This record gives sequence, structure tokens and C-alpha cells, in this order.
Amino acid sequence: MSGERVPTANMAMVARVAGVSRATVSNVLNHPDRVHPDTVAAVNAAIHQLKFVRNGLARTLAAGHANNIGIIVSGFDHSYSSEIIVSAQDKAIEAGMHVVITCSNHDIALQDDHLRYLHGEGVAAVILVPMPNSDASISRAIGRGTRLILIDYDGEPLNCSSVRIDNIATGRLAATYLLESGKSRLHFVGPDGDRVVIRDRCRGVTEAVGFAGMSVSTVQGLSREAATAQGREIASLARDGLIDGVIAATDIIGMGVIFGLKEIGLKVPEDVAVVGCDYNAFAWRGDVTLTSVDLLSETVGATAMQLALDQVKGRVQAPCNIVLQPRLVIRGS
Amino acid sequence: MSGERVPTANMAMVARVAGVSRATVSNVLNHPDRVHPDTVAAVNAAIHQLKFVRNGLARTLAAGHANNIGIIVSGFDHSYSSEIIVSAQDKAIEAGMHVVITCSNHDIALQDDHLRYLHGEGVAAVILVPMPNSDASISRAIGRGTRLILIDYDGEPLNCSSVRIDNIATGRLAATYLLESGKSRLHFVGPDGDRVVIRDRCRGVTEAVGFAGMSVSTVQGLSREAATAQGREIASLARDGLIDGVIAATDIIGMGVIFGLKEIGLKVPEDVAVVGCDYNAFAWRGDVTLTSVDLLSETVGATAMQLALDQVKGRVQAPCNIVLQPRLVIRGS
DNA sequence: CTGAAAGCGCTTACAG
DNA sequence: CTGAAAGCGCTTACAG
Repeated sequence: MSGERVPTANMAMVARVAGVSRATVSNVLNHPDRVHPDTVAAVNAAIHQLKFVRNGLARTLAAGHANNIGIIVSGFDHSYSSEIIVSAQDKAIEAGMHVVITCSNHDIALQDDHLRYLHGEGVAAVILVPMPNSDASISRAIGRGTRLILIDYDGEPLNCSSVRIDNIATGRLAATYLLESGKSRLHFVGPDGDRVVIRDRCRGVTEAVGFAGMSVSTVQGLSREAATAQGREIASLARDGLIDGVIAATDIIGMGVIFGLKEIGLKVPEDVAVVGCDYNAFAWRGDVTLTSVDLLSETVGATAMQLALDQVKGRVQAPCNIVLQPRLVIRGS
Repeated sequence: MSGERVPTANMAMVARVAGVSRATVSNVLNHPDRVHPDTVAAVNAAIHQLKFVRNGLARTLAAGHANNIGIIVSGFDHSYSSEIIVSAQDKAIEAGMHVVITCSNHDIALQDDHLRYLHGEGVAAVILVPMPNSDASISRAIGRGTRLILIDYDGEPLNCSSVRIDNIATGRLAATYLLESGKSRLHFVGPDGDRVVIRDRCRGVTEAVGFAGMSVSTVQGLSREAATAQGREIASLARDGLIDGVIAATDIIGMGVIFGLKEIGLKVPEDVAVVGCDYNAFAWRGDVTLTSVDLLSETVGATAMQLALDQVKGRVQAPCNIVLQPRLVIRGS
């Protein structure tokens, strides 16, 4: 157990080489305008020569504020997560902040752990895409004083900023499109369980159609295999003329349905039209491209980061809850 | 600019509440066995009462070693990244370490930035899945003293531990399988550019087949759209009887080819068999599932983390370079 | 078993 | 414009 770090250059060494005090080195790094140009040059030369990289831990500790923001996601199996991360990071970089990501791997205990960990590491704020039913964990984080921004949070109202998509509107948008395309016997298919997101999408469909006009079925889980299997079931309903439009709660399911329909020779969208609800880049692209509802991942990520930055910079105190309206993207299904 | 942190409990407060010194609180946290059980209980009660979370920055700074390991990936658009992260994190957690992820978004400057940043944050080690042509950036990190583990690095030999898949074997495996399935007119299709990974896979195919027995084509980029378009081109070659087996450098391309073939009524794998080379869970399993070469992402991630931990714990000094042999997974194509 | 003291590498008023 | 000094929140020998 001797994994000592190779002795790295620190500010004291830079100061010595440059012939100045540590305070001056610090000033060159943080407020170069307050330092004589010649001194700046000398210090920078020393920094360069010693390959000095400032210790960010000590910096944060001494300065009392961090220059990084944490993002916790539960997994990368949906393109939504990655898209949020990328757009959030872009915004953070503009503001001179770093982003560290943490993955809870769909494990609520791990999510809790990451929340504690990032708090302990003193990140300036945490953006969380919370797992369902993690209210307790979230409240604890807020209680601890973590600056938290919630994405697509669907639990009890919390004293915390958030950004989310209107999932009822998502379902309504999908259903309305099918109705306007002349379809009338709609079917909603979503994963089992009682996730609010899915329930909302279903509710949106119901609002647009009315209970009488629709049927509903369920897929076990979120896998492609299960989606394809259920697609075959739905195809048989379609063959019997019971269905002419399908709203799939997820794009993966939507593609499964399309494969099921085509397998028995039904034409998409002529015989049966299919709309997905989560614009998943990992789902598109069979020979038929899936029409879906854009959940504006990029806007969501950028907005969440903006809220985080506003809080960090002290520009805003009160929590701010933003609800975004989704957008239908018509493609080939 | 007044985004001050809410005053959080620190060790001094815990010590006061528990009626002990800060050193004792620290001992309760780090070496509970050295402390009287009653004292431990009192301190823990205070910790609980104050919702104290130890400042990890200060801990790392004072202790001289971190309890976290960074992973830098260039994106999450391939399931390989996520799988590596998950398995690496599992191994880290076993060892009581935390994992922070950073995404360079396919930007070599950003990758360099993350490398510097993580070094500055003092992470115990960094696992990097490097972008092509980032040797300079990597050497700099090593020079700085960062403990670096490279995954699938294909540049100049470096004084640094690494894990990689044998990509020549990947191509050979795919081609050999097709030959043994009775196919003889093989075609290799990969993305343009001169990535070593792709060249190696092609070389593996060549080794198995000989130049005379194969043709080669190229896709612009890695998108599904381009893959599908090229799939149509390849399908026309197949229709003319010039091809009866396709090795696709990526699974996304493989699926594009399958869609192209089926569009003109060719049967997969009877008329033309298709094998992918990167076992991408995001390549949609259509009605035909893609036979592919498993790049053992989980082993790669776990092994990389093991190498990192060994170094951190001081169990190993010399760099260790591991080459893993891929494994063919026969599915429906 | 417990605590006083020094120190990790930096920043930030405050003098000069 | 520059530096001496205190302090960020913790850990670690070292006494006791």
C-alpha cells in the first residue's frame, strides 16, 4: 500500500522558480490584471517549465466555491441522457465550469450514494435526472444544502428548481396527429409498472381520444425483445381490423410494433400508423423511420444548466420550475 | 455574485456536539476500531443529528490520496462506452472507490481539457478511452504524473497500462465464420477515414480470405442514415451475385446492410449473410438479429478498473498491457 | 483511548 | 504591484 503520488509541482515551487510569493502566483492565475505584466510572464514561464497544474481541490477549499457541476443519470441506454449531458456541458463550458457525470445504473441506493458523494466533493450544483420513487433521497439532498436541479421529476412538489417536459401534452400530440391523419381506432402500448411518465402519456392520449376510442396494452420492461414480441400481438389486433393507429410510449416499443406489423404484411403507415413518444436516437431507422415526439433533450439540458448556473452565481434565489412543451416530428411511420 | 454555500456542518461542529476533539471525529470516520465504542456512538449521533457529510476535498487534500477514479469517454452513442462504465464502476464500488465520468464529446481539445481537469482534481487514476490521434495529449498526461489506464488505445507504444481488444482477430473471426458457413464472395464495409480499429478489422478479414476473395466499400461516417444508404448499394452488388457475405465494421452499418438487402427481397442469411464487428446494443434488432463479434466490453471495463486499482493500491508498478480476444456471437443474420 | 499541533495546496483580505 | 499571514476542512504522527 504505497501508491504515493509522484511529487508534483505546486504553487510554492512555481513561486520559487519565478522568484515571487505564492500569493502572486495565485494572483497570476486568478487576477492577472492585478499583476505586473513582467511578473505574469515570469510566473507563466515557471508554470510552463514545471508543468504545473493547479490543485483544484485546494483551490475549491480555499476559495469557498467550486467550478464544477455534477450530473447524475441513471443510465446511458436512452439517447435522452447523452443529449442532455452534451447540451448541459456546452452551456457549462461557456460559463467556465466543468461537468462531472455520475451513473446510478438504475439503482436507487447508488443514486443516493452519488448525491452524497457529489455533495461531499463540494460541486457547485447537481443536476439530477431522478429515478422514479426517489423522493426521500432527493429531499435529503436538499436538506443537506445541495444545490439541486431536477430534470423530469414527477414526484411531490419540492423546494427545488426543475425542468420537465409536459408528458400529457406528449400523449395528446401523438394521438391528435393520428386522428388528424384519419385514424380512429387507436391503441396505446407502454411498459408495465406505474411510472408517472408513462401514465401521463397515456392520459394525454385519453384526453385527445376519449376512453371509448382507444385500447391499451402493456410490454414487460423496456427491452427490444419484449417490444418486438408485443409488436406481434398488436399486429394481430391490427390484422383483425381492431386498430389503425398505435401510440407507443417509447420509441423502442414503437419500432417493435412496426416490425410486428410488417412481419404479417401490413403497411406502415397506410394500414396502421405508429407514433413513438420519446424521440430515441437509438430506436429509429428500420426501413420505416418512426414518427415521434421530440422531448427537446437539448433544451432540457441547456435549461437545467442555466438554472444551475444562475443559482451558483447567485443571480437567482427562489426555485424555478419550468415545463417545456414537446414537439411532434413527422417521419415515415 | 453572492452564491455562498449554506453553512454546512463540519467536523469542528460535530466534535463540539459530541464533546470530543476533531481528531477523534476523524478517527471515528477512518479508524473506528481505535476509538472507544461509547465515543464512536456519541460521535455518530452528532453526525446524524447535524446531517454531517464529510468534505471529500479536504479529506483528499489532507490524506494525500483520493478515493475516486475518473473515466473519460468520447460519447455515449455506442453501447460499448456505457457497458465499460458500468462494469468498471461495479469493480470500483467493491473496492470502496467512487467513479466520476467525463465526456469529451468527440472533441480532442475537450478530452485534453478533461485530462488536465481530472489531474487537477486529484483523482487516484484516470481510465481513458482515447480518441484517435490523441497521442500528444496522452503523453502530456503521463508526463504530468496522472495514473492513466488506456482502453483500446491504438497509437504509439506508451509507458502506461492498457486493455484492448484484438481487432485483427475480430475481423478474422467474422470472416472465418462466413467462410465456414459456405460463403465465398465476401465484402467488407466500414466507415471512411483511417481509424486503426477499422483498418485492423479489415486486415483480419484479409488474413482469413486473401485479397482475391473479397471486395471493400466505404460509408461516409457512422450514422444510421449513411449506413442504410450504403446498404442499398451493397444490396445491388448482392443482387448481381457478386457478394454472398458481408462483414460490417460496425453493427450500425451491419443493420443498414440488412435493411438494404431485404428491401430488394434478398434473404438474410440464406442469400447473403451479414456479420457486424462491434456488438452494439444500439444497433436495432429488426426482424433479423445481427450476428456480431462481442468486444467483451464488460471484461474490458472491469479489467481496466482492476489495473487502475492495482496501481492506486501500490500493488503494481510496471505498466501492464492486456490484449483480449473477442468472441463471435451467432444470431440470425 | 484521546487531543494539540502541524500540514495538505491553495485563496483572500490586508499591509506595505 | 507584491507578500506575510490566516484560514478552508480535513488527516496524521506524536504525546499523553
